[in-house]
Amino acid sequence: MADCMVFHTQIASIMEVLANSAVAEISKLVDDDYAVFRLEITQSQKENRTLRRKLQLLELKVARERAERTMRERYRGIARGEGHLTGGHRNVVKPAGHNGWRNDQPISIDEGSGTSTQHVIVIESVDAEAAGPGVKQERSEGEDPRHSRDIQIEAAAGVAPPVSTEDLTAAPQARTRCSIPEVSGMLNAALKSEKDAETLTVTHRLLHTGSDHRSDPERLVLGPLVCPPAPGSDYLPVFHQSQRTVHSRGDGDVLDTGVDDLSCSYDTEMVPGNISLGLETQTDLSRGDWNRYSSSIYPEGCLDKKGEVIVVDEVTVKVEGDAPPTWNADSHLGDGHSQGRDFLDYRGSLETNLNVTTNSPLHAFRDRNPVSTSMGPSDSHGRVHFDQVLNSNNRARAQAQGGGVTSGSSKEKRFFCMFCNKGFRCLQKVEIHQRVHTGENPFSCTQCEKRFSRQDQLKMHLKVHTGERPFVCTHCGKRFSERSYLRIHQQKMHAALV
DNA sequence: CTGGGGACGGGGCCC
DNA sequence: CGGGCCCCGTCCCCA
Repeated sequence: MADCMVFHTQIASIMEVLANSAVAEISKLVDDDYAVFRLEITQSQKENRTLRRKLQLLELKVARERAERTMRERYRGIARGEGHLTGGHRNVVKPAGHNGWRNDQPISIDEGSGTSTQHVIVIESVDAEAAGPGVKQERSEGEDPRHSRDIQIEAAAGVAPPVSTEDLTAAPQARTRCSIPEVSGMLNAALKSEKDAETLTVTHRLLHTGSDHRSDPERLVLGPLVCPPAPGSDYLPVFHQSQRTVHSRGDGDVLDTGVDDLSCSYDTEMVPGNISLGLETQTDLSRGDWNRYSSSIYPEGCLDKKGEVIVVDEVTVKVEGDAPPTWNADSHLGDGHSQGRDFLDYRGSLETNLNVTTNSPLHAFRDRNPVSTSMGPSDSHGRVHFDQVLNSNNRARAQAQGGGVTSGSSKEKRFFCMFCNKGFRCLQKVEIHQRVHTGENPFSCTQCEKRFSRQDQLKMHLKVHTGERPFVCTHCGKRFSERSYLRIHQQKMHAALV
């Protein structure tokens, strides 16, 4: 019996040893395989990045060539005094002499091909003195910590205009300055940093206008320009984006910064009677656009900003100005009619408010987990939603400032669009609303290339593809995809019967 | 000119 | 309070 027990004990110990060894072996195999897979994944990611960079470089080259060509053509046109109309704009007519923009000539780049472009257009702001009393040169003296980043805008009131240095095409007009971004260099820098420390330096170029933007018509009278605009002269608000560092994601994949894919076309064609600012912010996330003129909400009283840096490619232009980069409540956009049918309207509004200065909303960002659902924002490549970041930051900031955002009743509109000052009760609402201004359309249709700023809009749009028409007219049997269509239809039928 | 359809923005409700 | 969803109104395009 004792022998039997000993035998069993020995068997058990042997089994245990065998089991342990098996586990160890399996673990080793798993570890080895994991290491191999990890290596392969890493290599694949590196290859992807390399290819992406090459693609971006190519796109940048194309964009730059196009920009140069466009600018040359434009200047030719201007030299000939040709008007250049880029399609009608329905809501703004700007008197010929009322030029609030600096008369630098913008660069118009066709984004139709979807190639990445970087447009850096520096528009010199009107001299304060020349602007006359109608132009209010405001500037907050206190530095808003929100804008203490390396973003500085300046309305050049008597200050040397922002110098967009490199690749400056000689402009035929005095005080006309155009800058085609030296994208390649910037990209290289970015790539280098990316390689070095998995960090990507991104230069955002969102050109901001440089001065006051009141809609007051008096403000539009900015005094004589040094160079009167030709009929086809172009004026452009100088947006800018700031340089920022993007850290790689934890999975080893670097954020697709789209550093070269700033498909922002700041095409401004300002023609008296037919104004199209052409400020296209194509936030094609799928192409890695970083030029999203992202916005931020702000609690009241946080509009001031001082000293921004206009980043012109690798050239950071720091200008000192007096105009506050603020969207004022009484601006054109703030009249509660920011219906903003599309961004063109916004452009028009910008043009109406010739002295527009915007807050640079690109303050910070965070990485964000990709959303892979078709209904989700199409930032499935790790793009960044600046607006959300900004809003988050602003909210935190506001709270830190004494609960400005959080105070008040729930019915109170405590979140304000930084573009039009429109108030919203909910943070998300203002985030969505600001897409009206930013042009951000994070929701893309999987059936077509259409993009939408809101998920429900995409959902509604999908009915076009699915043919879903759940709303049926009880009288004629007609089917409609939306209830409002049915209602309108029934109203008309009722009116016809009556 | 009219109606249908699509797009889009705001507001409200519900969870 | 935020997110999702829905409704509504409006504008625009097109047949």
